[in-house]
Amino acid sequence: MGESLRGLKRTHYCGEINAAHIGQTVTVMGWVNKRRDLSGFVFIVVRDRTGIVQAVASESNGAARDAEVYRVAKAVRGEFVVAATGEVVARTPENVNKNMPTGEIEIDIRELRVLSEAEVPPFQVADEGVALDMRLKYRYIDLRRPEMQRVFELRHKTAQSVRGFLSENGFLEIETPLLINSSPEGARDYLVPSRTHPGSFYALPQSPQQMKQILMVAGFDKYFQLARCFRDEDLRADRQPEFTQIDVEMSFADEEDIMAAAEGLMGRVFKECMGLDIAANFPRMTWHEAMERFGTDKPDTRFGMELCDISETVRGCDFQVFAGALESGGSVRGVCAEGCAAMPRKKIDELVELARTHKAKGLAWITLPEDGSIKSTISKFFDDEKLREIAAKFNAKPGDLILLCADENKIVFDALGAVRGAAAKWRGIALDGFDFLWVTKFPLLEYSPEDERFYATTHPFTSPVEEDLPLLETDPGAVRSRSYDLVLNGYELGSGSVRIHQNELQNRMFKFLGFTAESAAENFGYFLEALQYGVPPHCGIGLGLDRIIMIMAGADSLREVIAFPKVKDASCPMTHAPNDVPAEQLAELGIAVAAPDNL
RNA sequence: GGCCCAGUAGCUCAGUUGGUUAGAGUGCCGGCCUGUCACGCCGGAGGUCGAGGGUUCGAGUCCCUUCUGGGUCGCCA
Repeated sequence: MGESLRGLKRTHYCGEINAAHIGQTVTVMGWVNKRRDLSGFVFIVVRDRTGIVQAVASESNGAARDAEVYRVAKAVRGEFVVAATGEVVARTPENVNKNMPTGEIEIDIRELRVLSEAEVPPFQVADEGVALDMRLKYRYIDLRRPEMQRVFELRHKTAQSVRGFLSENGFLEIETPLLINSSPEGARDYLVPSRTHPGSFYALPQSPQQMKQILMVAGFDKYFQLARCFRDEDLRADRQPEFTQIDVEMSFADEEDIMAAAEGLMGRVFKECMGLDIAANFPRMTWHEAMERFGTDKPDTRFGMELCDISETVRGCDFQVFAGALESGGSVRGVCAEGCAAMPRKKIDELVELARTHKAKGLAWITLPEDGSIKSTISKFFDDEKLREIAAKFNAKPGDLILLCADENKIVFDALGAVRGAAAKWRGIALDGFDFLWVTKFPLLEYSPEDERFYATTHPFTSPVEEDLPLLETDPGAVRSRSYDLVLNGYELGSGSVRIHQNELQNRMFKFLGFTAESAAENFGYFLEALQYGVPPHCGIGLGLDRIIMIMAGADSLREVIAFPKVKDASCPMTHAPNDVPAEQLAELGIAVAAPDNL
């Protein structure tokens, strides 16, 4: 059993004690990182969030006090919580530990108090490579690891920078409710049953979209919030069901203003949290250009290997796969995997398999070995001269590998975008630095073949590009929106748009999307009503805080930067949420749960 | 929901074509050690080889089913 503090005060954090404290009596409190028991000496390494410091208990001078300290020191075990009071003493030169920031000194313990004993932990705090489910089940131990402590310091600093920058630039931090209405489009909502309205449900916000727009109607002019958002969809390494968004909206402003604000914000964050100066203005490209050049709307622009359209070069060929794709309105494109001519067949097969997961039927390829020859899987249909003509389109050099895909454009883009990334990874291209990019003017509408109708690509309040408006009736898929995504190193950091602030246009959009006056009112009634009382032109953006921190921290999963994340099936390994609730609780809510077999 | 990968000691892993009593490192427990710092040395405990079924004289190893975790496609306004 542990003892109480009984008035004992911590004087210093472990990591901050150094040679300047020699001669002072200090009290540190923390966890036993390591105990090394030698005959006559016990070394105890104490850890707190700032670092570690060595404390020593010796049997040497035989005083009663020392004997007690020695006895306690021998009894402590890993992860016990202790308070150690003692004099900071210099280590002799041969005993200095250069690998330890506090290695010049140690604490000569006068009093050692066990504040809490601990079971043997399931894994060691110092262990590396512990399996993820183990780490998450005992997250409180995992989070004791210095790397994790640094991540959450970084997270805190980032939040502080965001608040600092936006506050200084006139944005007000305003909280919006978590219990809101369910909305019909977009991701699945998490629902919360209402006790006072049995059979009715709140939804947790996927983002505070409508609330923040109403704040603009309310005249707050510039708003921000570090907003928790919820989406009941399947997880990915970079997707959690519950995440935090830097949510921003501003009035009397357009794309240029919000993009400048986001650039300034990221500049401040990277300066303050990473010590890095990033470019004041980020490159921009349209969605169309991003797809044509990289096959994705969130390209990693830290390397080239851009896509190339060779449809015209191969038009009229005998190769049925190419000819067929072109006849049905698709294209033949490829990516030049620089320096990948020596890629083993097995690895190429993996790329083909990758393309297949993106619905491509396969990949053709052309290799240009270092000896200057040219080989291809499609040499039956194309002579060397033609193959070299194709290679020339890619500016391919000896040592390169060209991967070709023919299909409808969407499939070609998806497949080659994925292949481009995988090839770069195989090649071991050093992906250093931080490449920000704006991708603008996404298609306003997306056609759903199943439902045989168009849906809003983002949400139905996004402004169309004015000059594209006449296309709404003739070619809806070609209408572009006044939208912008911020992309960093191939990750979508966030997206935003200029909103519709005119009622007539909003009604026209709703009508096009198949909302009747009644159904629009039912779903967005309060919002549409608000839009009738004087709406400033406004625009905004939501930036994924977790993703920003993940990239800054060099982590490959959001789980590394969220304290208590969910796993693949959206459950929490530590708390076991979600769980069953007592029948009475359900009854009170008027909810009957079907047996799992009947679901 | 589909596909791919993994599951062996508390933890991280090895385990050959199916063949004796399933190993290593680390952690844990005990002993020794007066300057360790990945302390060292000696000893010890610790296993439903994820679960179930099958093939076989014999299964950690092969087959089927299933569970768990990871990745990914669908999905993610």
